[in-house]
Amino acid sequence: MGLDDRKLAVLRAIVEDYVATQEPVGSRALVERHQLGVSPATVRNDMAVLEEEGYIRQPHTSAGRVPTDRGYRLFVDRLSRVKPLSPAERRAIERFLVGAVDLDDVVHRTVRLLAQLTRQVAVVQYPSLARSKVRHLELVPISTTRLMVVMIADTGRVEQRLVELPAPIPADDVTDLRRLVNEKLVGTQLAETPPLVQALVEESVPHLRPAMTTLSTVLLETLVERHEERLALAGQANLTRGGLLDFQGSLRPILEALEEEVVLLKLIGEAEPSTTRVLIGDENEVDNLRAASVVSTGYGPGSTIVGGLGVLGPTRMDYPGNIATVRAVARYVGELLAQN
Amino acid sequence: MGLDDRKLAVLRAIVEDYVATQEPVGSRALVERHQLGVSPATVRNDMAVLEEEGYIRQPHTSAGRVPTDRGYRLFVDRLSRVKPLSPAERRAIERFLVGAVDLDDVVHRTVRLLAQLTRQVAVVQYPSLARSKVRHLELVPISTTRLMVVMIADTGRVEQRLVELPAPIPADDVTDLRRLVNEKLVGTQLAETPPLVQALVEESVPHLRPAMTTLSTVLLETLVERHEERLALAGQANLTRGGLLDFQGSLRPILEALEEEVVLLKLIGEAEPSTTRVLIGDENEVDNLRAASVVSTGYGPGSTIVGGLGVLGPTRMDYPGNIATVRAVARYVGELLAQN
DNA sequence: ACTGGCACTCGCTACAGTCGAGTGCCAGCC
DNA sequence: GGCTGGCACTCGACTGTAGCGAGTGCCAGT
Repeated sequence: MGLDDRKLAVLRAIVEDYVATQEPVGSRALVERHQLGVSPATVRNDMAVLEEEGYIRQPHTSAGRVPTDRGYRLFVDRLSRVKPLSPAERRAIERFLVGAVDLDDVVHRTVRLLAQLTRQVAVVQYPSLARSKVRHLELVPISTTRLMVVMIADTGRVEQRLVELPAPIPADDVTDLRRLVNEKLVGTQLAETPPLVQALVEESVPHLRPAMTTLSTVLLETLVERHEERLALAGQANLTRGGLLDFQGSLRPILEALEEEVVLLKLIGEAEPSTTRVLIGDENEVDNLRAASVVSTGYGPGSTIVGGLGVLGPTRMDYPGNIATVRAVARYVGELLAQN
Repeated sequence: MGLDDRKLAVLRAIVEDYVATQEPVGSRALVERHQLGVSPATVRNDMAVLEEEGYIRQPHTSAGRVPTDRGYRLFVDRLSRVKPLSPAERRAIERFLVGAVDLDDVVHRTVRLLAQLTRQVAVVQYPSLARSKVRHLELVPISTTRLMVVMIADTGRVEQRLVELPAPIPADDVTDLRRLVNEKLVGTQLAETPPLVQALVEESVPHLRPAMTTLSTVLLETLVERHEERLALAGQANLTRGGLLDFQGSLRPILEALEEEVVLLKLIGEAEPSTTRVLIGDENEVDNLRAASVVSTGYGPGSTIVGGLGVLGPTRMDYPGNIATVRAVARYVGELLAQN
């Protein structure tokens, strides 16, 4: 177990070199490129220990060493400092995000930006409805039996849904309905809406009852239960860098996983406040992503978290750099949202 | 130039076998698997002619023949009949699309369905705003200086955008604005809105003028000019079938092209009424897609076209099958929209 | 106009041999 | 005890050669 400082330095050097060159790294190359102050033979002994402990492995005899998932984990936890962003990167972030007119716009720009800066696949979750408050509910009559419900959340998110009413409804009643739902629901957290919606039905005057019932069903269905969470994706072409050496030769499982919104949400959605989460290879619960790593964090105005964002790439990725970028982007997005 | 019936039959056989097996097809295999009624030697002579004319080629001297883009073109134009869908497929389509509650829902289900049936990458364009009419414009006051503009199109599409007003505006004025824009714009084709919006500003009473000006800018910007067109994508994992033999070994360019919305819109958006368009390899103007084929068509309620949909895959694809599927799906979606 | 036969091409596979990067181990040194 | 230089060993990558077989092009014959 005893990993002295030099062994750790060796591991760090291996990870850095391997990430940079994509090739197994040998003892000679190591001492040449890093100031370890010892000979290759010594490094070999250290490597033997590191291998025994499961931090590195040899793809085959007579090859250099490659970090294992466990090795990356140790590297991330104890051996790397978050790389400060270059001024160029900071500028890129600002330039990219300034001028966004819309939540949609913000999300799209963000995901593209992340993909571009990290050269990985980027994922951005829209502000979670569950964590949003209702700012306004608008009912727009489309015909006498059809209503468009538009919900505007305080995060800027807008959801709409068509409602088919059981019977024609006069304009005045629509006004009443609008007033009622707004009185009750504006300002409430969406996660706690269900009982309130229920109450709305029960308290409503008889002639509004049928319409309100339908309306409440739709509200519950669409806004709370169903495709509640959305996300944006970019940079899938980045998966092909590294010439199929990453991902053990097949992009298939990765691409499949990326099409499953549920999977992605799990990956980046479970953000604890102000932590950056790093999932390395096997730590990932999704089988298809066993060859991939994910760096994610939460974002939101101020210190609250309304959604997650992150990047996905090969386990052989630049963790310090990506962590820094993900954090920085999340912070900027948060500021942007706060201005609203 | 003279391609007699048998030569055409040989070409058809080559295309069919190659699509099925993914391997260059030789003269012996051909006569064994098809009732051509002649010997391999004769087929060879025919092949020589077909090669000279540029319909097939040999990957290398002692290999079988493979269709060229030109060969596929001839096959699609003259040698194949559209395959009728199997009852199972029809049922799949119906089952998949029934129960869609929303335009978003319809589009998402459609794109997944297409990807699943054809086992290719599927693209569905949202009903084009340019081809939609305004059904309703809603202005929702968010604060005294902020307005949410919601536009509902007759195709079911809903777009919204936040407007920052130059000065606070009283609730009554919002009502006036709402009335004005609706009076002028409801029922008009979006493509022809700009002059009308212009007129709105000029005709409006002085105290509404500033607000109306800002509003009109946003209307023009967002609803007409900018990200006007949206689309949905699915089935990218299907690109990895055929083990990298298709696409000459690199998915890179394809994935890149798929991230460019503009490119995709060009591909599937330029739909002429009721035609199914097939673009084969080189015919494609996008360099990145020189190794791919696209089958696309327009869809819409009744005989009008409001958007395009299609699939993208290797030139070596099942054209008759995919054409049939794309058409069928487009027809079903059209019917679905017509019910609105 | 079609066919059978035949020589030829050339990619694929297997096999052997060489090279070299990299290791593990050991004896010696500080 | 920890570090080092030296050395034998392993094994993948690469090269060259040879045999095979699928497939072709051509030609003479029907």
